[in-house]
This record gives sequence, C-alpha cells and structure tokens, in this order.
Amino acid sequence: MQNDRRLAVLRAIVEDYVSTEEPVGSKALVERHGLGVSPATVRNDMAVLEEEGYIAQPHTSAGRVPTDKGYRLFVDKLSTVKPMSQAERRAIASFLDGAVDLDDVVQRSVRLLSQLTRQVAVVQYPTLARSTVRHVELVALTPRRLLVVLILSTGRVEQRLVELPAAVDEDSLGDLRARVNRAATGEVIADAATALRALPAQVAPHEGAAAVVVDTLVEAMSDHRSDERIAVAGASNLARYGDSFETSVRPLLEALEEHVVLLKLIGEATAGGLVTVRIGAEGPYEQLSSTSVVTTGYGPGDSALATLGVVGPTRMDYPGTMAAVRAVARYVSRILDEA
Amino acid sequence: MQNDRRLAVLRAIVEDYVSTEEPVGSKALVERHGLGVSPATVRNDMAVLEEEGYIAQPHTSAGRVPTDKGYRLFVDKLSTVKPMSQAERRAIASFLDGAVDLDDVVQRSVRLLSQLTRQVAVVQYPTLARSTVRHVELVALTPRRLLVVLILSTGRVEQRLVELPAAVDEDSLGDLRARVNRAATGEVIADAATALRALPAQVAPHEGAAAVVVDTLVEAMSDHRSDERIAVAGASNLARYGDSFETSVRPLLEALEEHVVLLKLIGEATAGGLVTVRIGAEGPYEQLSSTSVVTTGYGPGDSALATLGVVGPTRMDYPGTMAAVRAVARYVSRILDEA
DNA sequence: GATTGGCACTCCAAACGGGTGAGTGCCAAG
DNA sequence: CTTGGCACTCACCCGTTTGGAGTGCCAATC
Repeated sequence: MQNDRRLAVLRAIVEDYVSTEEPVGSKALVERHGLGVSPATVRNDMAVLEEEGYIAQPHTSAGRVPTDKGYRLFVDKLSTVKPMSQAERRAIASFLDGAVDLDDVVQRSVRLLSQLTRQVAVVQYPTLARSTVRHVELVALTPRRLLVVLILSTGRVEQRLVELPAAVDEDSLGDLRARVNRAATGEVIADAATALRALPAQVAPHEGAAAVVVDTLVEAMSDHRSDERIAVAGASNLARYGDSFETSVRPLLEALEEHVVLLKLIGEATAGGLVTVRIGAEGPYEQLSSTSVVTTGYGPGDSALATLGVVGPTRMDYPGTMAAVRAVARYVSRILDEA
Repeated sequence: MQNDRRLAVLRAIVEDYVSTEEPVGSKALVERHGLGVSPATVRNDMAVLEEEGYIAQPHTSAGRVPTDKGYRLFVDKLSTVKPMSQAERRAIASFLDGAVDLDDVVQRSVRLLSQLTRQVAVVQYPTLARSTVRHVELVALTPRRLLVVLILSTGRVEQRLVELPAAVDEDSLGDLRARVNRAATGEVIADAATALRALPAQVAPHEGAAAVVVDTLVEAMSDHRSDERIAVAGASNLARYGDSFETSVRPLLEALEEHVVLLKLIGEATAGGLVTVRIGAEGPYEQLSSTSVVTTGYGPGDSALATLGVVGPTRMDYPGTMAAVRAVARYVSRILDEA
C-alpha cells in the first residue's frame, strides 16, 4: 500500500530534519530509517508529497524540508506523545515539591519547563478572574494607616496600603473586617466585588474608612494588570538557533518582552488536559511565522485557570515537547489542588 | 601642549567608535572633530596612544579601536555625566509615579531603564537583610490553618501558609499575635529573628502553635532566596548587536538566566549616589569580557539597600548610560522614602 | 503498475584570485 | 613639533571555478 509508505516517508523527513536541522535527501532517508525500498522510490513519494504541499525544497537540488502543513499532519496523525521516563517524572516532582508559595511554584515551573524542552518556556500566573476570595485581612499599622490583604483561593495574595480619612479604633476595625469577610469570603471575585460595593451604605459609624477599604478591594479585584502576569525562562536557548537570527531570534526576543503579545500567543488554551499546538503562520503574528507554540491549560481540578507552554522554532521535537508540557501542567495542577 | 591633544584624540576616538561601531581612522577624526591639525599629526598621537595601550587596531591598515584601558581612562577622566533633559526627567517621574506596590516599582524601573539606555537593565529587589519588621499578622483561615504575613519596612510582604498541630481559638491567637509583634516590630530582621527564637519557651498554653509560627517567621526572615530576586528587561536590545553574536549575545543571554551570576555581576555597588562602571575583562567572568556593567545603589535615605544598573557592550555610550542609571536610582530611592 | 538502477542536469557552497581602497608608518621639508 | 608626500599592507569585494549532493526522468525489471 503506497499511501502508508508515503506517510512513513513524511514522518521520517520530519524526524530527520528536526534532529539534523538540514534538508534531507532521499538517500540519507533510506539509510537511516529501514524503509526497505530504494532511493528512487522514495523520490517518487517525495514528489507526490511536495505536490500536495507537505514538504518543499529550499532550492532545486537540495533535500526536502517539511512545510507548516507537513508538521501539522505529523502532529495530528503521525506522532504519539512519548511518555516521560520514570526518572524524568521523579525529577519533575522533586523540582516542584520544594516550592513555598504560588510565586515560587510559577518560577520553578517555568525554569523546569525550559530545561526539559531546551526551549523558551512561558507560564501564565493563575488568573484572578475565576478564583474565589479566601479571606480579607485588615491590619492597622498606625491608627490611620491600614494594610489591606486579599487572599485568594489560588494562593495569590494582593496587598495594598491605604490612608484613612480619619482614625479608626480596634473595635470598629474588627467590625469592618467581619462585615467585609461575611460579604466576600467564598465568592468568585466578580460576585465579591458586587457584594462589597453594596456594603458602605449600611455602615454609618465609620463610613469613610469602609468606603476606602471597599474601594481598594474592588480595585484590587478588578486589577487586570495582575491577570497579565507571565513568567518567562530559557531565552538563552535561543542562542542555539545561531543561524536564522533575523527571522527567528529577533522577533521572538521582542515578543518575549511584550507580555501582552505573549499572553495572546499562549492565551487560547483548551482545558481538559489537551495540548494545543500552533504551527508557524497559523498564529496571528506575522513576524512569528517561523515559530510554533505548544500550550496547555492548568489549574486545580480540571479548571484551566491559566496556561503554560513553550515557544520555539517550527522545526522542533513535537512529541517530546508536548509530553513535557503535559507532564508539567499535571504536576502544577496537582500542587494547586493540595494548596 | 601635545599631551592634552592626545587625550582629546582618545576622547574623539571613543565617541566616534561608539556612534559608528567601526574602527576610526585619522582622516575621519580630523574631519568630524575640529581638531585643527593634520591627519599626520593625529597619526603620531595615535601611535603613542597605541604604545601606551589605550587603543588598538584590529589588523594593520585598519582604524583604531579603544581598548578596555582606553574606555577606563575615558570614563574616569574624559567624560562628564551629561544631565538628563527636563523632558526626560518628567518622563521618568510620570513613568514611576503610577506604581502601586514594591513589585510594581521594581518592574517599572527595570523597563524604564532598559528603554532609556536601549540596553539590558537589571534591578535587584531591596534586600531583606537590612530592612526592619513593620508588622506581623496572623490570620486563621480555619481553626488549624494559619496564614502568617510578614510586612517589612521596604513594603515587601512575605506570606506563608502553615498547618497547626492543634486548633487554636481567637483569643490565644490574639495573644500570640501581640507577643510576636512586641518582640519583632521595629527590629532589623536579624535581631527580630533572635528575639523570636527566645519566645516559645515563655508561652506554655499554646506552645505548639507558637513554635510553628516562630519557625515559619524565622525561616521567612532568613530566606536568602528572596535576597536573590532580580528583575531583568530589555533583552531584545541585544538584537541590535547583530554582529558579534557568539562573543557578546550568547554569553550575556546565558548570564541573564542565571540570576545568581547576575547578582554577583551587579553586586558590588557603592553607596552614596556614585555610579560604578566595570569595563570588559575587569569583571570576574571570562565570557563577559566584552561587556560592561554600569551600576549604582539605591534605597530609602542613602542606604543603598539594593543595586540597579545596565549591562551592555564595552562599546557603549558611557556618559548617557551613567546619567540614566543615576537618574532612575534617585527617583526610585525617593519613592521608597515616601512609602 | 509499482519498483529500481542509471544518467544527465541543476544549482548551492566553498575555494580561489585579482583589484580596490582605507589606513598606516616613515621620511624629509617647513 | 607639524605637515605633505609616498610606498606598503591587508581586509574586503566581486567575479569565476569547481565539487558534490540531490533531483527528475527514463527504460528495464519484477
């Protein structure tokens, strides 16, 4: 059946090109993979594959290179996500287990992922939007200075320092603290914000203080600046590109600085443990047409609170990368479950 | 007086080379700077400067390039830190004024600095070591789960979640909170840690809880992981090097990932508003022999709690960079003063 | 009809080689 | 001490050559 063999040839081309970084010719192919046919036969197959747009040659008399469409077929049909070895799993676990807080979890994950994939890794901080309020604490530093601490279910802590319009004693503060917590604790932040806004009117005695505190909390909850937080690691892996500096490294470096762009790039992750792969020009950014993005969602339960993944050249080891991304996402999710 | 002119020639060479990035010859020199002498005379001067090690030629029949020693002389003797323009000052102020917390201040500073200098900027987070304890808060999330919040004078907030060996009621918790704060508030963290360690023995009733809380606090205080925190921005400016990828960009990219290395690189800043310049091989790192580091200390008062600066090629605009580093450090210090 | 060996062809990449010019060092005159 | 003149040196540019990997096509074979 010649069709099966054609696909085998495509797979072989992708694998060889990924590992050698050079266009691959018919002779080298039959030698390295036991295809059991002659170079001439492979050439015929390649001619067909080229016709159908799965591979291309940089110039006549050069070997073939997979196109975006070729990679796409490879990822969808020809590759199996290779499971991580026992040793790798242990390494992941021990690397992440030492984390002390959310920040630390994110930092460790991103470094881990970049080391596993030898690529640029990106981890989005868990979004505020879908998390719930665990507790609100009010601390009087001086009678007129208040530290407002907002603790969320993801383990994220936001704090703000506020000046009160008038001094407030401990009792009133306790009262306010209780009221605020009664209104907000356990709610998704959007609901909590609504509940809080209804509060000051009811609290006559220390109205000024209540208003300031509520404003601060609402502001902290709707602060989408923190939604946009992202951790990046592994930029030095870009150095391996050596060639194709202008086409690959420069635009990517620029994108890495623009966290907003990065967010968009990673943003549309599917939940449910599925790994998404966007190849080359499938993405929205002109300049990143020779890079691929491999992402997946993570979060406690199957919630996909946020996204993590890697960015690299279209010519990358997809099976390995997808496995690493999936494994790290699972471990991070598990850790968030426990917290 | 020929000696003065020789220095003028050196200065001209440095300035030209920095702006053109190409070896500069005698003819171009006399044209662009009104030196009032002939190329031949300049050649004689250049021969002497080369003999003394201030300049070198990449190869015979090429123009001259400053050596590290040449840059050093230029920085020490020949350059005046050019003051920032009014517009630049305003830009700095407005860029930094919107910051909401310490984290934000650091993030904004590092981006600002990288944009001003078009170089890689590095800002060290204010060290724990020299800051004092402003307040400790204990929040019971459930009867056996406690959130321990440590607030420092720099505005940094560390929080830890702990499991208690046994349930603790509100009153005991209030008591413990009061004791802990009496012991620690206002102290430099080293002293606070010592004072805290002496505490549990005195507190019989809820000994277990006290011990856990104290341990957590002491751990958080002595956590030098947080001393090593650093923010980096402007890596995309490396793209401008284009040439000299192997010698400059790659090692620098690697260093940027290794925050420990970066810290050492920036670490030895002098206090008192002085800007330190380390040129090329003067640094401890072999691979960074073609990069320079411009740093200064910052912090509330004249305390130099931490360091900030930029890393770039030895061939950089020293007066401009030094001015930017100094200006940003001053503004950040002022903001920390207010907080 | 698919597969195969043979063969002519294409075209990139690396090697070669002469010409050009910026820049130098030196020297003798001012 | 400065300057104009002059011979010299090399990196760089550019056109040419050559080698080889890889292809496409065709006729022979299974």
